[in-house]
Amino acid sequence: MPKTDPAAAFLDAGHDHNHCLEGALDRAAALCGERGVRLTPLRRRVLELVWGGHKPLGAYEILHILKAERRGAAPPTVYRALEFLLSQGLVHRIESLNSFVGCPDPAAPHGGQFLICRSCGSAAELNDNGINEAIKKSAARAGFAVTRPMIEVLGLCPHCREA
Amino acid sequence: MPKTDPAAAFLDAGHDHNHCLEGALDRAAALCGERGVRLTPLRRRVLELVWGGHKPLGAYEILHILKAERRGAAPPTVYRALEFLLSQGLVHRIESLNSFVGCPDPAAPHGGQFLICRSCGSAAELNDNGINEAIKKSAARAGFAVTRPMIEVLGLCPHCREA
DNA sequence: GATATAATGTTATATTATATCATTTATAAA
DNA sequence: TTTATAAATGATATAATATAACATTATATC
Repeated sequence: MPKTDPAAAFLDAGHDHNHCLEGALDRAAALCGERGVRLTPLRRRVLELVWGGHKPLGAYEILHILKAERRGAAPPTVYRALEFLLSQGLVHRIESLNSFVGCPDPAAPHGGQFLICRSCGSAAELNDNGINEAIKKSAARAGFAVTRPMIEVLGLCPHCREA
Repeated sequence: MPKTDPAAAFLDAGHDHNHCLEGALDRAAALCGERGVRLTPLRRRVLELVWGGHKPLGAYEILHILKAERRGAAPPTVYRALEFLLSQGLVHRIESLNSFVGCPDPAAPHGGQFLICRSCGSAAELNDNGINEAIKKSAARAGFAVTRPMIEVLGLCPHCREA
């Protein structure tokens, strides 16, 4: 029985990604509806591409795909769509990779916590309150008021450890 | 009595930065000596510039300064020096800012933990074991083997909170 | 339908980073 | 103390990532 829960850390290679993707797109549409913002076809398409896998995608990788399907796609085409998706919490930016990945839980705003596999490049989002608490505590000790914590952990995912 | 300990989180505006800087340079020289690697004048100068403040510096900011003092300084001049300094743990790269900051504790290899002030731009390095443990624990639960954890926390430093 | 606003198209350029090959400087061997 | 070797730097070009600015088109509101 394959895992299909997008919140699970690292998914089986054979997980039902179509389900995963459709779920993400449906949630995005619903959320944008509630919020009165427009998930236009372009934005939806970029979101779809970012959700194409669980591997973060660079802006120019997205652009390369878009160019094949839209006449005159250019960097701003992609960056503007990404800006919207980021502002709605639908995607996260992975700073250490200059790339973007879909957020499995866009309804609740949160800083990113990622486990990034240095072998296969896949990234899994965590939402571990223990980490957030440890950070807040340490920051408070320094008199620092946290706005947005960012955690990007490089390592080996379960699949690549075995291999 | 101003703080002069470079390991302290956010230093007083009036802390003795010359002392701070000289300490860092001395430690760097000693460490490179022990390790049999060469802290050349160029590398030392770049380290000095990065330690010029507690505010992360971009590669092209460094280059701008170098150009005024070395004929023909170019991007590789800076990036190669930074690469060396990074490899020796003498500086860290702040991914979310594309910039570089001196490491107060270069002897012990460690991933970076930074508190970054969104008002004044200063960055303070932490080395909080609680955070590392929380990350390792959460990663282990996902079957993920940590290579290098990276934490960059955006917020307000004590001085900017007051103001 | 007219108007205002938001989104996208288009072109240009800024910013960050690396590749490549030539030259110089430092280390080590003879 | 040359000579060979390796390491570091100089120099030029270009790749990769990101934004600015203005024109046009689509959508929402009146």
